[in-house]
Amino acid sequence: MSKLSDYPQPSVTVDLVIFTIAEDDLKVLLIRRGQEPFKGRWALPGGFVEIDESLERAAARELKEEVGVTNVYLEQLYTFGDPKRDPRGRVISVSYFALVDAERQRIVAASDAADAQWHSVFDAPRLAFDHAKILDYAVWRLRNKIEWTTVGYELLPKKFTLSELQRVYEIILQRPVDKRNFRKKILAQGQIIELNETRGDVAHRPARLYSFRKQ
Amino acid sequence: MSKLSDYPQPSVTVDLVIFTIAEDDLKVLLIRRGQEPFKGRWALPGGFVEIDESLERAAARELKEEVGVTNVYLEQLYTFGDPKRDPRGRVISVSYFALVDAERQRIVAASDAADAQWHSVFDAPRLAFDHAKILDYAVWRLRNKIEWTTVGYELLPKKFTLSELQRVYEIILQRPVDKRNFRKKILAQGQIIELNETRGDVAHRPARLYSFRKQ
DNA sequence: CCAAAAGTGTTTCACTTACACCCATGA
DNA sequence: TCATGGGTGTAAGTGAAACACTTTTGG
Repeated sequence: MSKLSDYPQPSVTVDLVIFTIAEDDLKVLLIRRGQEPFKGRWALPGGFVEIDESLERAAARELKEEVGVTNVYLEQLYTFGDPKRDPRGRVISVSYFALVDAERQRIVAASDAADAQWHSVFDAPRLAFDHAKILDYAVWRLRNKIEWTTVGYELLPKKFTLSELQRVYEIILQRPVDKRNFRKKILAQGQIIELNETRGDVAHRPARLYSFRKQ
Repeated sequence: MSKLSDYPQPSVTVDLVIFTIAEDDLKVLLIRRGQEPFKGRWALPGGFVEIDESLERAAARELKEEVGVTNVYLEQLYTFGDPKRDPRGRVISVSYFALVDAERQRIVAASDAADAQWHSVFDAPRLAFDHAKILDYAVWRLRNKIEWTTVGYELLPKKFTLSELQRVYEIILQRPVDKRNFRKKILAQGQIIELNETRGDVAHRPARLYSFRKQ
């Protein structure tokens, strides 16, 4: 191995797949590109990694800059490095996915420039670069993840009903889920606690609220 | 987004966790570093990504250069990008893991410079950089992987006995595996075919050979 | 008393685990 | 005939899936 500078250095970006649940649908935040290449095309938010920040930190910074939220679920997905993926030159993209809950999502909506918008994941526009591939992969990972872990809670406000949680699963998996089996499975995980509150004033039996047990 | 060159650019390397089974143990290929930093310390093989090659291709090239094998199982693991992980400067490492079967491994042994050696994964020396973390992660992934998929075959020669395959599982998982249940599970996967050959001339009933059904 | 969603148990089926003996061969 | 690893089946237990009715509330 020689000096670092002997080697031509690619640019490194992080690209974010930011998911939320809204309007009974799984949404991803997209940015309309203002310049070439792919001017006018929708793209995943992202940006260059600063020379002195970690990848995770770069992802968190982008999240804050572009969306205005902090402290959300963030996980590295995969690194895409095809030499031709960016026509401007060699750009390696480390992709992350983030889950933004319904509460924080309102902040995002407020900060929405005309060029940033939530789009249905299942009816997304054509994307710039190889971002369609990244999005597909993120959806695949999210689906696996909610089956084996408890990340689903990250998409809901602090207090939620089991029906709301079930709906999140149905939206992500795009298939109906059995109510009784779902409740059994979720409760058996021991990750959520029953609150002494209900979501009241509805024209039917009010639903009990639950909360995620942190850590 | 501005011009690419406006941004200070990190170096990007690929680091390889190359596994094989030998001497009834899971081994990883390590290189003894000839220069600072970490001179004399063992490290994962790796190198810089060329400006016009994909990450996967860079990994395959390293594999060929350092180990002399091609066409082996190769999978991207994770990208490590802590700003301080390399004292020389900002180096982002895209890690891959590779599985080298017993046949090809002999080629490796032949090409072994004094500075490249197979080490037991479970009794590895202190590693340079953050390579211990990378190795741990690779072992974790390999363990998960063999439980859900059929990558185990990648560590064996084309023809193998079920006992040999079982031993691979036991070595990787570091726990005994029930013979009858193992055989049931493997055969049920429908991925291997029974050959009309046995491993003969042993002082006991000869074992039937099997072969992996490609694709 | 009606409409609407909340809440609740049991049976079936598939899959995993535990477990012990006979078989084929070379020496 | 002995030593050695190869090869085989069954029963019990665990977890997933299917499935329908009663409860609570507001209007």
